[in-house]
Amino acid sequence: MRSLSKTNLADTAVEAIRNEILRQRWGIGERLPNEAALSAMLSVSRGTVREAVRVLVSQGYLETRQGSGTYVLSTADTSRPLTMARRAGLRDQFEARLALDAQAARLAAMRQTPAVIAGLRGLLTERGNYEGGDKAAFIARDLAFHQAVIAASGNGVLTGMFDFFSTLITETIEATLGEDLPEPDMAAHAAIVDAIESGDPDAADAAVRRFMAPVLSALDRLLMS
Amino acid sequence: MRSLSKTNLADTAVEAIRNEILRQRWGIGERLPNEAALSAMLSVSRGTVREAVRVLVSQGYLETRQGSGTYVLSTADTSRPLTMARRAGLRDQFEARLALDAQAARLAAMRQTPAVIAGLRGLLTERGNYEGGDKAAFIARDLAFHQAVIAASGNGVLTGMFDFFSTLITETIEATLGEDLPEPDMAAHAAIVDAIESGDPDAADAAVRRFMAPVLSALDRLLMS
DNA sequence: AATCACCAAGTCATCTGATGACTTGGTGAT
DNA sequence: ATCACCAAGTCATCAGATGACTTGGTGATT
Repeated sequence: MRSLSKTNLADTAVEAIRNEILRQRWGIGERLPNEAALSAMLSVSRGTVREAVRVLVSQGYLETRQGSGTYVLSTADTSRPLTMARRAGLRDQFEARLALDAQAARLAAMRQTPAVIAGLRGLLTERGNYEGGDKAAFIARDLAFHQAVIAASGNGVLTGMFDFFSTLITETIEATLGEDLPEPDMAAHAAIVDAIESGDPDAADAAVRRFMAPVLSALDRLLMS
Repeated sequence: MRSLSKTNLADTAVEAIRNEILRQRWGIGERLPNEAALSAMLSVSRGTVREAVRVLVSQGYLETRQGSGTYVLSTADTSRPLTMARRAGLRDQFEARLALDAQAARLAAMRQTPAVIAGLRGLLTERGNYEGGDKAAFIARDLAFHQAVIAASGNGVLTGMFDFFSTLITETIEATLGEDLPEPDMAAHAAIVDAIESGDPDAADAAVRRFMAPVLSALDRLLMS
C-alpha cells in the first residue's frame, strides 16, 4: 500500500536533481550550482538540498569537494537495482537467486578440485538433517554449505550477490509467509556436489534447478492461496 | 586514489549506524532512538544525523515515519555486493551477466506471447548490422534489443540487475580494454528469439550461452595477453 | 460496555542563521 | 619563473525554532 503522492520534500528534490543529471543538464565532471543556488531553484532550504545531494552522492551520481563544489560523477544508475530488488516479490527474488546459483554451480564444476569437493562434503555432513533442536543453528549450517558452493565458483560477484539475496529472501519470507517452504533433503544436496565433482557444467546447472524446483512450486502454491 | 581517512562526519555516521543495524542492535521492525538521541550518541548535530539517516533510507535499510520514528526495514547489505562487483574483473562481471541473461531467457520462453515475440523481432530488424556510421547509436539499438529480451522475463529484479551490469561492463571495458570484443551477428541474435518463441526454457538458456561463448573466449584471449 | 471525538505528547520535516574548513585562483615578492 | 601568501567562494557542521504528523489516552456519548 505505497501511495506515490506520499512524498517528502527531500525525495522530491532528489528526483528533481537526478532528472537534470540524466537529462545531461550538467555533463560528467561539470559542477552543479552551489547549495544556495540549488536551494533557490528548488524552493527548499539548504538543509534539504544537502540531504538530497548526499543521497545522490551515495548512489554514485555526484561527488562533493569541500571548498570547491559538487560535481557530476556519472549518469549511470548504480545502487538502484538492488534497492528495487527489495521491493520486488518473493518469486522474482527466488528466480534471481536461482540464476546466480545455477551459474555458480556451472563454474564450480569447471573449476572443481578434490580439496574443494572434500570441503563441500564435510560441510554437508556437518549440516546433517534437521531433527529438532536449535533451528537457527541448523539454518546457519545449511547456509554455510550453500555459500561454499557459490564460493567454489571462484567468482566474487556471484558470491556477493548471493549473500545479498539469501538475506533478502529470508527477510521476505519471515515478513510475508509463516516460514513453511519445504527444505530439500540430504540426497538433493549431495546431488549438487556429485554433479560439480563430475566436472560437467550442464549437469551441475541441472542439479541446482532440480534442487530448487520443489521449493519454487511450493512457493507458487502458497502465493496462489 | 581514494584515501580512507578522508571521510566526512556524515559518512562516518552512516557507517556507525549501518554497523549497528547489521549487528542486529535493533531488530527488523524495531524503532531507532530519535534524532536527538542519535545526535547525542554519535556526538554530531541533528542535521548530520538526518543526512545519515536519509542515506540509509535510500539504501533500503531504514524507513522514517513522520511523527512516529525511524524503523529498521532490512539488514541485507546492498553496498557490499555493488562494491565487490565494481572491483571484480571483467570475467567475473561477464559471468554474472550471463547468469542473469540465461535465466531471463528461460523465463521469457515460459511466458512468451506472440506480441512480445513480434516486438523483439521488430527491435532486431531496427538494430540491423553495424555498417559504419554512428557507432553510439548502433550500440544503443543493440542494448535496446537485449533489454527487451530481459524485460520479456517479466522479472523486475533481473531487469534491474541487468541494467546495472551492462553499464558496469561498459565502464570497465572503456577503462581497461580498447574496446574490441566481437559483436555476435544477426543470426546469433535471431536464434535467441527463435528459442524463446519455441517456449522451451532449456533451448532459450542454451541459445544465450551459445551467443555469449565467443565473446567470453575472446575476452579470455585478451586477458591472457 | 462499546464507540467515537478530541486532546496532548512525542517525533520527524523543514527552515533559518551562523561559523569553520577547505579549494581555488590571483597577487606580489623573490 | 617560482614561491609564499591572501582573499573569495564553497561545502561541512552546528544550533535553535516552528510546523506536520502519529500515537495513545481521556472522557463523553450511545
